[in-house]
Amino acid sequence: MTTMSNRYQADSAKGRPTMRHVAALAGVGIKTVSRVMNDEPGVSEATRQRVLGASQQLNYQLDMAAGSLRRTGRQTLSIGLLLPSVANPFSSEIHRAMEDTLAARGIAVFAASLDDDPEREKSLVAAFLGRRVDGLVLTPIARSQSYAIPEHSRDLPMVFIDREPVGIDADAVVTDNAVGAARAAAHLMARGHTKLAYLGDRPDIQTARERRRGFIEELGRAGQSTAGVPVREGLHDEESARLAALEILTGEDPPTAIFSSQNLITFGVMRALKELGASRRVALVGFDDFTLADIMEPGITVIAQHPERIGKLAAERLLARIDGDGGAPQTYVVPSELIQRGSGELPPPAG
Amino acid sequence: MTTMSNRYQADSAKGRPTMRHVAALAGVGIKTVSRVMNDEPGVSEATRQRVLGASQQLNYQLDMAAGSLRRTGRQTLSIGLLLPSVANPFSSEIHRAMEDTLAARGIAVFAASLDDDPEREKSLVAAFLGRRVDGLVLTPIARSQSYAIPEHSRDLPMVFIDREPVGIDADAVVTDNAVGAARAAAHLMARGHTKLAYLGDRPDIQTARERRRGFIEELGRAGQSTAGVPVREGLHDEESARLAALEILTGEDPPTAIFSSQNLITFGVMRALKELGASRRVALVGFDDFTLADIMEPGITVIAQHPERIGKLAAERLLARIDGDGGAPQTYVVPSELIQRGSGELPPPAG
DNA sequence: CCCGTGCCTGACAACGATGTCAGGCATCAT
DNA sequence: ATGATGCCTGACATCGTTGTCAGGCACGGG
Repeated sequence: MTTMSNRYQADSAKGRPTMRHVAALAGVGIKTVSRVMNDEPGVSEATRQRVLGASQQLNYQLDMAAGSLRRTGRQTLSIGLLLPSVANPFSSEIHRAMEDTLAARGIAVFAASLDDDPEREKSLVAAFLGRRVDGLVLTPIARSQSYAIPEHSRDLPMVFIDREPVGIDADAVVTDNAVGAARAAAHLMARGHTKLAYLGDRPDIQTARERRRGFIEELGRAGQSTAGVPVREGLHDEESARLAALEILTGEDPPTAIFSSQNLITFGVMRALKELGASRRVALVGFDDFTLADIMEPGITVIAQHPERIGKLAAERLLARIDGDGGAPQTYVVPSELIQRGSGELPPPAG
Repeated sequence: MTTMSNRYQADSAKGRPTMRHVAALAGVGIKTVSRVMNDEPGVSEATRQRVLGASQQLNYQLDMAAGSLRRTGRQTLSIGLLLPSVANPFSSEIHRAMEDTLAARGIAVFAASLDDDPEREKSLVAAFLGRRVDGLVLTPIARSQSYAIPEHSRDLPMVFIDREPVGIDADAVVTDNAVGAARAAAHLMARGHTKLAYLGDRPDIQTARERRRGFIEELGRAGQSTAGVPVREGLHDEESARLAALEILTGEDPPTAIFSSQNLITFGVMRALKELGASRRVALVGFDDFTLADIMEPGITVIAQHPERIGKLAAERLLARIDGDGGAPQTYVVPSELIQRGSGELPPPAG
C-alpha cells in the first residue's frame, strides 16, 4: 500500500507536485487526496490528517484548470470583464464593486480595456471564451453584439453594463441617462437660464445619445425653442471639449449655462471657464461625479452615476445566471443623482 | 475515412463543440484539427480549408485550459496582478500600462485588490497559483513574502511593484521615494521656508517610511533642526489628513509649508487649507500627481510618480522572466518628477 | 455463524487538448 | 523497377483532476 511512498519524493526542485505526489507521500490513493482537497465527505479523520500533512510538506496546490476539465458543469470560477479602460475612474469603480461581490464566491476576474474599439471587443470576448470563463460582463461598443449569440445561447451568462446591447437579448445594467440629463436641464432652467448649451461625446456611443435626447427633450417640455441650442458633439477628450467651450462662449449670443455629458468634457469646460474668468458667471452641470468636484471654486454641480451600485448589481445578476436563473433577460436601471455644489446654481446675469 | 462525418453534427444546442466535433465534420483526425488551430505546419492547404470551414460552421473555439494541461511548459497565457485597489487611480494606471504591454503577447490579466490586508495577499496569491498563472505582479503588504519562496523557486516569475519585497529575492519596480521626498523638501527650503511639516501614511507601509526618511534627511542636510519638525503619520484617508492639518495649522508656531506623502493626504490638506482660507498663504507639495491638480487655486505642486512607466517596466520584466531570463533579481527605480504649479512656490510670509 | 448495511477507499475512464510516433503515399534518384 | 526521401495524416498515450463504481472491512441483527 505504501510501496511507492518515496518514489516521487525527490522532485521538489522543479515542476509542481501533483496529486500523485501527495498520494504517494501520504500512502493513499489519488482519489482520496482529491476528496480531502475538495472537502468531500467520506474520509476518515486519520487519513485526512495524513493527506493534509503530505500536501503541506510538498506545498501542493490544487490545479483548478485540470479540475474544471473534468468537473461537471466545467466551472472555472473566473469571469471576464470588458471595460472602456481599466484606468477610467468610472470603470474601475465598477470593477472594484464587482470584485467585492464575486470574491465572496471565490471567483476571479479577468479585466481588459476596449478603448472604444469594436474589433478589440470581439477579439477580447474570444480570448476570454477560450479561457472558458463562467460569465462575461461588458460595456458594448461594437455596433451589434450578435456575434456572441452562439455562446450566449450555449448558456454563457452575459451582463452588459453602462450601455444596452444590440442584436442580442441579454441582461443589462445601465444608468438612467436621459432622465439624469433632463434633470440637469430642468435644474438650470429653474434657476432662470434660457440660453443653455450641450457639449457631448461621440454620438455613436449610446449613452451620449441618450443624454442628449434627455436634455433636448426637457428643453422642449419647458417650451424652449430647441432649435437654436448650441450642441457640440463628438468631443472625446479634455482638449476638444475645452476648444468647443471656448468657441461657444466667445461666440455670438453665448449661453449662460452649460451641460457637459461626461467627466472629461466637464474638465475641458472647467478649463475654458477658468481661462475666460467665467467660472462664477456661467453655470455648469456635468454628467459624472469626480474627486475634488466639491473643492473647486465654485464646487461643480453634477449628475452623479453610481458605479459601485452598477458593479454590484451586474455581479449579482451574473451570479444569478451562473446559478441557473433562466428568466427572461432584463434591463436594470440605476438612478442617477443631482448633487448641487454651486456651479449649477449660478443664476443668469441680471441683464 | 469520413464515416462519422455526421455523428456529432446535431449537438449545436448545448455544450461547446470540441475538436472531435470539428474533426468529424471535416472528416479528418483530431490531431489535424489541432495543427490547423495552432497554425502548425504540415497540413495541406485543402485540408486546412476544410477544417477551418468546419470550425467556423460549428463556432468552435480552442480550449486553452485543456491545451495548457498537455502543452510543454504549461503556459496559460494569463498572469495575476495584485494591487492595493483596482479603483485606486495610481494602481489602475499601472494596470492599464501592463495590460497594453501584455496584450501584445496575448496574455490576459487577473486583477485583484488587497486593501492593504496581508491575509488577502496570501490567499489571493494562492488563488492565482491555483489557476496556474504564468507570472505574478504584486504590491506587497504582508510583512514578508517568504511564503511565496517555494513557488518562486519553482520558476514562477514574480515582479513586485511600488514596494520592495521582504524575505524573498525577486525583481521589483519602484519609485525613488526618498529622492522625491527630498526634492520636495529642498524645493520648499529654496523658497525660504524654514518651518516645514510632514503629513504621512501609516509607517508600516514601506513607501511611506521612505518618503519620510528622504524628507527628514534633506532637512538635516540643509542644517535644519529635524527635532522640532511636526510629523504626523498614520494618516490613511482624506478625513484624518484634514484633521491633522487643521490641528497643526491652528496650533502654536504653525508651519509655513507642508509636504503630504500621498494623494489622499494631499486632498485632506487642501480641504483644511481651504477651510482656513490659507490656500495662498501656506505652501504645499504633495507626493503623487492627480487629475485637476493644475486647475486648483493655486495649482498644486507635486512630486509625480509615473505609473505608466512602472507598469510597462514591470510587464517587460515579467515577460523577460517568462521567456527564461535567469539573471539575478534586480530592483528597478523609476524616477519621480517635481511639477511646479504654484502651491509649492508660495514664499513664507514676510515676517 | 451468516449476511446485510454502511463507511472508507482506490482503480479506472474521462475531460479536451497536444506530443510522439508510425504509416501511407507520391516523388525522385539509382 | 526499387529503395530512399518527404510530406501529410491519424492512433494513442498523456497532462492533473474528478465521476463512477466496485471492493474491503467492521458492525449489528437474525
